[in-house]
Amino acid sequence: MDIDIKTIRIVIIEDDTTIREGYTFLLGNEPGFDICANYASFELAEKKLLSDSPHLLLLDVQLPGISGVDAIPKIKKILPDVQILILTVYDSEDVIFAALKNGASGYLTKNTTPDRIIASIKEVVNGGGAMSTSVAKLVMQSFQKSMASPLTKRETQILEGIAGGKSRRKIATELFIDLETVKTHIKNIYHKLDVNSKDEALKVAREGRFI
Amino acid sequence: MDIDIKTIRIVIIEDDTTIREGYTFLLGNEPGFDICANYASFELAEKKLLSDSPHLLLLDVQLPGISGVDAIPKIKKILPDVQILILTVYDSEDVIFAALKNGASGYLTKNTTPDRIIASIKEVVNGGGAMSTSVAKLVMQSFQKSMASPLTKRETQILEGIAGGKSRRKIATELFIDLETVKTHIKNIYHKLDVNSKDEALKVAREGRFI
DNA sequence: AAATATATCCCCCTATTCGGGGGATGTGTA
DNA sequence: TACACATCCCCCGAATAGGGGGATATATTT
Repeated sequence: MDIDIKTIRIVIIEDDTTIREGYTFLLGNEPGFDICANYASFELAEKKLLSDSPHLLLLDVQLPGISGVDAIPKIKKILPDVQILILTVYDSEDVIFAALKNGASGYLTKNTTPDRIIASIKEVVNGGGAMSTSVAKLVMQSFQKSMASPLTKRETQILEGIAGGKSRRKIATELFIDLETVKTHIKNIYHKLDVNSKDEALKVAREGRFI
Repeated sequence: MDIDIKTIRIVIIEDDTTIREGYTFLLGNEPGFDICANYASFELAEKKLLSDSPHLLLLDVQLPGISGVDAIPKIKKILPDVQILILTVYDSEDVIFAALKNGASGYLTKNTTPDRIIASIKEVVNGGGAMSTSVAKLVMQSFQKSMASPLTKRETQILEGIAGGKSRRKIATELFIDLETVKTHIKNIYHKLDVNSKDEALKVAREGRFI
């Protein structure tokens, strides 16, 4: 469970000077941590990342120029094996999911305690994931769905089939019912959701978390 | 950031007697924690849950009879506001995602330290989420995708549109390109993936994690 | 007992989408 | 100079989507 790298090389990209210096000092004093460099923007870091060759990169989301989220794929291109830990005040669902999709190894909000940050860095370097409790909450909520859906079980089932890009005929086959039955259900779904197309139905259903 | 409930009432459902008693002792000694009861299966707990009225439920996955994952919705029906923290040796992707979908507030693997368990309980009761690092890793991997995709960026973009159930025309409109261009891309995608239908293409692409 | 919700199936119709075939053009990159 | 990529054009037939009108049987609720 302990790190098998002697020293964890860390680069910090954070535009706020106070925070950047704060983290540099804080983490630099941690045994086994080596802050190779810190930068105020991705553009400033870009050419030097390769020679810095960090194991882990602490990245802010709100950066001047290219955003932290958009910087992730560019960083991965330069350093394919670097672990990226997002450390930011932004905890909007979109930003978090975008960061995770782009390949972030962790997402910490800035109310995280120094101890937890240090622990998270070690966890990430050891191949684990790291999330703030607020982020974990959002992620778990994204897995949950429905509640008070106006749709019946069968209707939900069929709408989920549609959401999966399946044709009515395919849905009919998979559910062992007639195509006409599927059509009727879809008509009822459209009426209940007050829409008149596949796309609208999916939009409404997703917003209401029926599916 | 501190709990505003005087005492956290906890129920433990875990079939292994040693582990169950261990947690009961361990958590029972924590100030502010009250272990109302512990049970070896969901069936044994079922009728007593209401009178126990716990704030949080520690749940094992592998239980005799009904599994922990399947028990979640039943528990939520009895106690809609209870927080459920999964504490188990099982860290398979399917089980984890099923638990989260069913409404678990946290998922801890059993190598979690007592300190971390206690911290997680407090976090969950305070409305946060809790995940082991290994679980967080899996969750984040599920957000990431692709690698060595035979598809170009544009082709991937279009295939993702198809995966979203969008029509070719809608994709064309959204990407500000002609319908014919979309058709050409789709033809190229089918050739690259060696398929000849939407469904096959999606199947292959999902298996290869292109999308 | 009557009303309602749910699920199943049937007919009609038109407009759109899908899959496959053939091509062309411009822009980059190797 | 090739080659990959992205864009656009034509042809065709079969399938799908959307909307209209119904019917029937089983539950559940009132």
